[in-house]
Order: sequence, then C-alpha cells, then structure tokens
Amino acid sequence: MATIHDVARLAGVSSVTVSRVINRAGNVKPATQTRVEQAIEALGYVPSGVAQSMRSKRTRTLALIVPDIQNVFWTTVARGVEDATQSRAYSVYLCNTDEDLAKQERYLDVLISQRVDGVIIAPCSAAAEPMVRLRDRAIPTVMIDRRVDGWEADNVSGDSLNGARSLVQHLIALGHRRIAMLAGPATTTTASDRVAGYRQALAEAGIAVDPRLIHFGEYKAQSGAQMLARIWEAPSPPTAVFAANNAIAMGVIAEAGRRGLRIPHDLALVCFDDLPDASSQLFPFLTVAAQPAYEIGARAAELLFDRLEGGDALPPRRVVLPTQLIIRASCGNQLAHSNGHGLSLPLTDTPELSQSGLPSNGRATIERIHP
Amino acid sequence: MATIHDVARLAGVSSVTVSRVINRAGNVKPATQTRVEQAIEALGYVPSGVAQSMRSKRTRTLALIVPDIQNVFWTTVARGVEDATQSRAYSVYLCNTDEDLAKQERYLDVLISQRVDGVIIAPCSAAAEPMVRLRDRAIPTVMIDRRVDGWEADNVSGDSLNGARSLVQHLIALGHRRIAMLAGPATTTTASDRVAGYRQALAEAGIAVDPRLIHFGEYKAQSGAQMLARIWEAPSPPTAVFAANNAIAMGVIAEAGRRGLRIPHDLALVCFDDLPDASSQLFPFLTVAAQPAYEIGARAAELLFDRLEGGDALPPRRVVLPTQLIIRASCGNQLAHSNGHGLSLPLTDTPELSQSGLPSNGRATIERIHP
DNA sequence: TGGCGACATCGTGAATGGTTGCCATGAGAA
DNA sequence: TTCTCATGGCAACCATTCACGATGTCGCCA
Repeated sequence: MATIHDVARLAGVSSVTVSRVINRAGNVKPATQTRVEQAIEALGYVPSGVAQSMRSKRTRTLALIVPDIQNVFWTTVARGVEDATQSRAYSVYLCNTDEDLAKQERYLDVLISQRVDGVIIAPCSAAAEPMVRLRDRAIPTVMIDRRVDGWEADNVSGDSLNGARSLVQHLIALGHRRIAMLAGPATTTTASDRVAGYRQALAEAGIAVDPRLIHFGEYKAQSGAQMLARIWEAPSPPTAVFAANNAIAMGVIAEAGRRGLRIPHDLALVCFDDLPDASSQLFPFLTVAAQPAYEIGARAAELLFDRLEGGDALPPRRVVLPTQLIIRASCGNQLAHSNGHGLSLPLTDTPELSQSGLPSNGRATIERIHP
Repeated sequence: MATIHDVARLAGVSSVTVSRVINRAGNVKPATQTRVEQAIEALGYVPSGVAQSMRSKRTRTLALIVPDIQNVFWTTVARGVEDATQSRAYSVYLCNTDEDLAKQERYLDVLISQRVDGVIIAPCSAAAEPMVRLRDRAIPTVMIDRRVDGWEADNVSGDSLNGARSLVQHLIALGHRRIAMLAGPATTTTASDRVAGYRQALAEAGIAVDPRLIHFGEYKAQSGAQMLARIWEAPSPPTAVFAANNAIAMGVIAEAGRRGLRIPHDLALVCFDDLPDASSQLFPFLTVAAQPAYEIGARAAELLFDRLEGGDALPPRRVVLPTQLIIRASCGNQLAHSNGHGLSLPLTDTPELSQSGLPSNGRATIERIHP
C-alpha cells in the first residue's frame, strides 16, 4: 500500500509537503498542491490511521460493550451510538459480553491494547474491580443502563426505579396483591433498582413484601422460565409477574405455556423494555415499561465526545431518562380472580389480523387463540 | 501510559528483552524474565496494539458492514461473526449503511484508513464501482447476502432463489394465482434472485407472470406500505403478496390494516427472513422463508480467517445455505376466495395466550382479534 | 591449561508511516 | 540593504520488532 513517501517521490516533494497538503496546513504553493493531489490520486493513497494514531495518540475509535446484541434494546442503543458517531468519522468496536465477566475482561484487555479513545459500557457487574483497568488508565468511559459501585463516571440510563414502580402500580390498580418480581442478576444495578421500585410501589399501596416472591436470575429467557417454575411450585403462587426485562418475560410466557397457564387469565404479566417493533405491531400483547433505547445510546455518545474534546475537567454527569408505560393486553382489564369471572371483552365476529401499530386504546384484549 | 521502555528501565534491561518476554521468544534467563514480569505488573503495562500494527502490518481488526443493525436478520449475522471472531482476539468494527451508498463509501474510506485486516460486507449495490476500493487494495473481503457484478470474491448467502420459489409454490398450492412480488432495491442481487425464484415457481405452475404485480422498492417497512398501496390502487389486485424481506412485510401489514384488509382473509402474505424470536413465539403469524442468519455470519468469518491465514492463494468460494420454509398463519389454510367462504377453523372457546414456541403443526389458525 | 567453537543471553540500530518544531532558501517589499 | 513572508526540507518522535552483533559461559580437545 502506498505510503506518504511514495506520494512525495512521485510529486517530487518531501513527505512533509504531502502531509501539509493532506491536512490543509497551508504554506503550499497552488502548483505544488496540485502536483501532490495528482500523485495522491494516481496512487490511490490513503493515509495510514495506524501511523497517525502512533503520533497523535488518538485512534478515533470507540468501543460499545453490551450484554446481548440480539436483544432489541441493545441494538437500538447501538443504533443511537452509531448515528452519533458516524458523522465524526469515528469507528465503533462492537463487543458482546453475554453477561459473562470473563468475556468482558477479555474484551477490555483487547480494547486497552487497541488504545480506544473511549468506551461505552453496560458493565456485567456493579463490582468496581473489573472496571479498574479503565479507571486507572483514565480511559474516558460512559456507563449505560447500569452503575458501578464506587466509580462515579458519566452515566446514561433509563429510570429503572420509577419504571418498575409504575408497572407495579398498574398491576395493583388492576387488583393484584401477590405480584412476583423476577429480576436480573443481583450484581446489576438495574436489578436492584427495579426491585426497589417494586418494593416502593407495594409499600405505597400498603402491601407487605413477600420475599419469597422476589427472585434474582439472569436477563435471559431460560432464566425467566426457571424462575417462573420455581415460583409456581411454591405455595400460594402470585396472580401477576413483573419480569425485569423482555427476555425474562419471553421465558415466563414459554414456561406458562408449558404449564397450561393462560396469560392474563391465570397470570398477568408486565416487563421492562419493549419488544421488537415487529412484535408490538403484529401482536400488541405485552404491557411494558419502554426505555428510550436509542436516546440512551445517542446521549452516551454525546457525553463521551464531550469528554474527548473537553478533557477530564468536567465533573461526572448522570443522565436518567424517563420510561414510558405502554399498556397492552398482558394484564387483562382487571384481575380475573378478584371479580370472579374470566376475562373479558367479547370477541368480535371475524378474528383476523386487520389493524396494526400500537393499540390505540391500549387495552384491547388481544389474545392468542389456543390451537 | 507506560511503554515498553518504561518497563525496560524499571527491570534494568533493554526494550528488546521486554519484547522477548512478552512474546515468549525464548533466550531470556529465568531471573530476567521474572524481573521483567514484575515490572510489567507494577506498571500495568499493556503493549500498544497501534505500535504492533505499525510493525507487523496487521491490525487484528475486522469490519462488518450491514444495511440495518436493527433488523434481527443482521443482528443474528453479527452475532455469528462476533462468536467466530471473539476467540481469536480480533475486534470487529460494526458499520451500518442504511442501504445508503454514500454512507457505505464513507465507511469504506475510514476502514481503509484504519487498515482493517478484512471486511465482511453486505454491499448496498451490485455495482462493482463502490467496491473497487477494496478490490484494488486486495483487502480480504467476504460478501454476505449479496453479490457484486464482476467481482468473484468469497461469498456467503442464503438460497434466495429456492427460498422464494418455495414460498410462491406454497401460495400456489393454496390456490393463489395472482401473487404480487414486492422486492427490494433492483440494485441488489437478493432482489433479482428472489424475483427469479418467484418467476420460476409461477412458470413451473403454468401461471403467466404479470409484470404489473412485480415492484421494486427498498428493504424498509415504509417502502412495503407504499408498494402495497400502489398495487391495491391498480386494477385487479392480487390475492397474495410475497414480501422480499421482513421489513417490507411489516409495511404490508401496516398498510393492509389502514385499508381494512384482513390477512389472510383478504390477502395472504409470505416473506423472506424470519421475525425476532419474541414475535414468532408470542404470535406465530407470518409464513416465512427463514435464512440461517447466524450461520451466514459465522461462515463468513471462517472464510475470512482462512484467507487471512492461508493468503490469497485460495480461489474464491461461494457458500449458499438453504432456507427453511416456516408455515404459520398468514396464508390461512387455503385461498378464501377460491372456496367461496372465509376462513377457517372454529375458534376455541377461551381465547388466551396459552402456548408458546413455534406452532407445532405450523398451520394453527392463530389470528389477531380485531379490537 | 589454553584455545576454540557452540550456544545462551541481551543490546544496538534501523525501520514502520506520519506529523511537528525548527530552520533554510529565495523572492519581493520597504 | 534589510526585513518579511511564502515555501518546503531536516530531524526527531511515537511504540514496537527484527536483523544483527556483542558479550559471556561452558564444554571439549590438544
């Protein structure tokens, strides 16, 4: 691949002059400039970012570290980061941790070696130790979705506490009293925040918290299924379940199906994070607290660029974005057990897929027909 | 950040010796080795990948360029690439083109400047010109999902032709004769391949192709809606629609809803690419030709690594992976118009979400109730 | 015991591709 | 004649590695 010296030789100037032309540093005669530009064109020369990074100590490279690139929430975050990044000619390394601390550490090692300018990370764990690599090297870091104990860095997240609170309030308003909380890993702040919101809503309604109804698992469908099974095999099962994210909710739905439980008839269900557009459009079923995923990504990138440009002078900032309660069908209209009869609105005569988009009234009793 | 020289000074050796320790090159006295390792530890030294790239001319960096990181198909591909890549300590730049050629070019420029070792790309266009940057520089490239005219590079894709053919055969078997084809951009080979499969299925069934039923748009929901509108406003509308990808299908569903068309009663629908798990689990509605997205990504990465290791000696390889026809509810059981009465199976008495997972019989008449 | 060769150990200098501070040259103006 | 300014080159620098050379050690043989 052509180097700046090849260009210089062809144009009959020194490499310094070529550099000046490329960087529009001035002090180059128009005729010289033209000769250099022609040589660049002829050789198809593109300056080596590697060599530039070597001198400048900047790689124009960021990393986005998320637990699950296949979850809509994270792909939407990624899209937000991408858009904010693209216009500035930065490149983004995408790293997928699977909530696996070892994987996260491997990635951090590679990224530190690659000398990324900054990192946007949803840490697997709230423990500070895995993150000291970043902090000690003063690598500009924005945490998203989660916090880390003892490290006040820039942070962008959805309002887990109030989102959880409003979901549980919604269930309570429908008459539910025994509400299970199926949370993510106890090591994540999203888990503790959502449990806190859950507790707060119950407390505000004067309902005692039954610790046997609170389970910590993983943000995965399989874990959701396991937690539902465990809860269902214990005495006095709940009438409603709050799943701490969409994957857990999918596991709950699968396990409920295997157990012949009907949602919402036998069990109401709400969760954090919306489903893919395709889901909510085709079949607006799950009542959710939707986080502004795109904005979380975009804002995180903005904070990071601020820091890259403004230096470390700024104090750490924390952005908490509101969630949106989207009421759909997975809770029915009211608690089936409490009014003595099953739900709900009469079926219309011709059941067909005929309207799409988010349900206008939010409470349409759209349910799945048992095959 | 500590350099190799800092380590050398602290350990009282030269930088070459440190390098030897790091790279386990041997010829280092055990005592020296220990001193060096202690110095590395004390300084928290991590070798600069930038400097290593400078010398070695390898960056241990790949790029994945896709049209839409928010579409499940592409995130699943990305996951496949990620998994194959992760174990080899390579990093992946994720680039999102939005099917925008200008954006793709900007990315290619940045990536060439960053000196990526290889590229996995779903090219926006089948034209060779945008890709010459890659070919001329002999950057190892694997194309996925699409081909480029006049450049025989490594290629991994789903079997668009036969996938399309089987979808249309399915519609024909249900009695459909007027089937619309809503394709992607005419500049993509997936569009032409899927149209070819469509034509072939019709020809095999002795059905004349009506060119007014074939439309080329974009792989976006909005485009799907527009194409359906155009087709529906023309004389003699179709009884079935073949959407060339999941996004187009979502647009068709939205537009059908706005026009009061019921699917499958008034219009059967099939499409290429599956929907997110959350969709197909919650509401197994759309009949699709599913591509093995994960495998496409994983295989593409394998081919790329082969080339990075084996050199350019290998001839270009082309991998075409079979698609899977997943029959769900969006075509009904047979053409409503052809047997004189609307569908279909009687409703069960209690419509509830009660079973999940892909429909076991595939033909469950699961439909959405009109609110 | 001295000399020589083989090998282990480790350093010097150059090279990678680009940018920057400083200086040299020459032309034109005052 | 002196000063200024446009132009452009030299050398150093960034972090690492490679080729090569310089020691030192040890064994073997005369």
